[in-house]
Amino acid sequence: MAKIETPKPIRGTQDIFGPEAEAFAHVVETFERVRKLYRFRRVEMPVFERTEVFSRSLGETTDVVSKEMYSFEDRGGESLTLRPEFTAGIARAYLTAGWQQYAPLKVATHGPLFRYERPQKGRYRQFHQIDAEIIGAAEPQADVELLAMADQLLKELGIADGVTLQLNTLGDAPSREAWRQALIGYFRDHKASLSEDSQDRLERNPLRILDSKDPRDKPFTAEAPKIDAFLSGEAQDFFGQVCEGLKAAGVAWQRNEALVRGLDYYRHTAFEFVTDRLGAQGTVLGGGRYDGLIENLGGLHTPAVGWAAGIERLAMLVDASEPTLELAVVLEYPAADLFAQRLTSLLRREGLVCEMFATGSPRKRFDRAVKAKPKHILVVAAPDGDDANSVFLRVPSMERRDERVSSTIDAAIRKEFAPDWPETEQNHNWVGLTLGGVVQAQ
RNA sequence: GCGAUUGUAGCUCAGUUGGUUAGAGCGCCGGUUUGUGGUACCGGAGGUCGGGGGUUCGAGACCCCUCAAUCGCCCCA
Repeated sequence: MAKIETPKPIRGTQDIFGPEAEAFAHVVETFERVRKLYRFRRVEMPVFERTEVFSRSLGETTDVVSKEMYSFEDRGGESLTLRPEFTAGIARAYLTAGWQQYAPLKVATHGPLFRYERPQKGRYRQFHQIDAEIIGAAEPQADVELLAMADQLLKELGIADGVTLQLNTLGDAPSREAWRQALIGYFRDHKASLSEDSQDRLERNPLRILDSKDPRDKPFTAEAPKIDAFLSGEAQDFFGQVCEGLKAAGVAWQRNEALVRGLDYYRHTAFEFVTDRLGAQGTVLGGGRYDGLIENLGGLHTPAVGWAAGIERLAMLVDASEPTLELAVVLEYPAADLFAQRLTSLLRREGLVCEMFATGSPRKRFDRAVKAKPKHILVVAAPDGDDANSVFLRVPSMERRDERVSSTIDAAIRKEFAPDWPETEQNHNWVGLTLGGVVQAQ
C-alpha cells in the first residue's frame, strides 16, 4: 500500500501560532480600538473582485497588475482576481453600494490580500493589512486626521520609537505629469550610466528611480529635478496645510523628496512610516491621496486619502505573549474526574484563566502543570480516609501567589461544595481541605 | 523574475577525507524513584537524511535537476 503523502502548504502562506499569533491579534485589536476613537466605520470587503477593478485602478503597467495578481476565470467565464490591496475594492464599493450618501466617508477594515511575489522576511503571498480610507474629502485636514490616526496607532503599539514618518507631495495631476516628464528627460540624458534596473524603470516608472538603492544611481538621483519646482500654487498650498496640520496635531515627520508611490492613482500627499529594524521590508505603513482613482472606476471626481499597513510587519515589532495561566487544576485522583471538570468550569465562569491537567500518567500531571507556569496549582487528590467519595484539595504555596486567584478559589469552593467552611484569613493560605461526598456530586 | 545560504526525529542540532544496523538534547508516551512537589533513573514510540536522477563496490556526505525556507535585488505594506 502506498504511503499517503501529506499535502504541502502553499508557498508564501503562513500558519501563525503562539506568540506570533498573539502579536498579530494584538495589532488588529489595537487598530480596532484606535479606529473607533477617530470614528472610522468598519467595513467588510469581498476577497475577490472583477479583474478590471484592480487593473484600472492601479495601472496596467504596475508590477502588481502585470505580474503579481492571482487572476482566474470562474465557471461563468468571468475574469476574477484575489484582491492585491484594499483601496480599489473600497472605491468600487463606494460607487456600487450607495456609500456616496455618507460622504465624506471614513472607513476601516483588515484582512488577507494576495500577491504572487517571491516570499522573504515580512513579505508573503497571502499577507494581511489593516486599512483606513477617507473618501469624498478634498481638505488637507483629512490627510492630517488619517496620519494622526496612524501615528497614534504606532504609539499605542509601542513601536513609534523606531519608526519615522516620511512625507512628500506628488502634486496635482498637472504638477505630477510635468515633474514626471522632467525626470524622464533628465534621466534619459544619463541613461547609459544608470543601473540596469533603473534603465528599465525609465520607461515604466521613472519616479521609482528616485529611491533606487543602487550606488550607480545615487549621484543622479541627488541632482534630479525636484517636485517642488513643478508644484502649482494650489498644490503647494495644500501640502503646506498638511504640514501645518501635522504640527498642530503633534505628529512628527520628515520631508523626503524622493518618496514616491508605486501605484498610478496617487496624487498630492504621499507618506510612509519607515523602520530600520525590518531589513529590506522597512515600510511599516504607507499611503497617500488618490483623487483620481474613483474617476478611473467610472465615478464622479472624488477626492480621497488612505493608508494601509502590513499586519505581519507590525507584529514583528510588537511585544505580545500568550495569557498567563492563573490556575492549574491537577487531577491526581482519577475517580474525581467529574468533580475536577465541574470545579474548573466554575472557576472559568468566575473569570480565572484556568486549565485542567487530567490526562496521561496521574503521577506526572503535577509536573506538567508546573511547566505551564501557573500562578497557582490546585491539586485534586485522593482523600486521606476511607471515604472514596471524598477528595483532598491542596494548594501548594507558590511564589507567584495572587490574591484574586486564591480568593476566587475560596469563594467558589465555599459556595458550591463546602458552605460551612469558615471564611477566615487563613483560608487564603490553606494547604489542604477534605471535601466529603463530592466525587459523585452533580 | 535574479543572486547567495540552508534543508538529518515533533523542535534545536551533531554526524570526522564517502565505509557496518543514522545519533544527542528537548518534547511526547509508559515505568521506577520522590511524596506537599518544578527531582533522578529506566524504557518506548517517532527518520524512505526535502524529493528525483547520477558517480561509486559502497552516498546523509560528491555531482546534476527539482521543491522549500532564509537573506538580499526587484516590487511593495
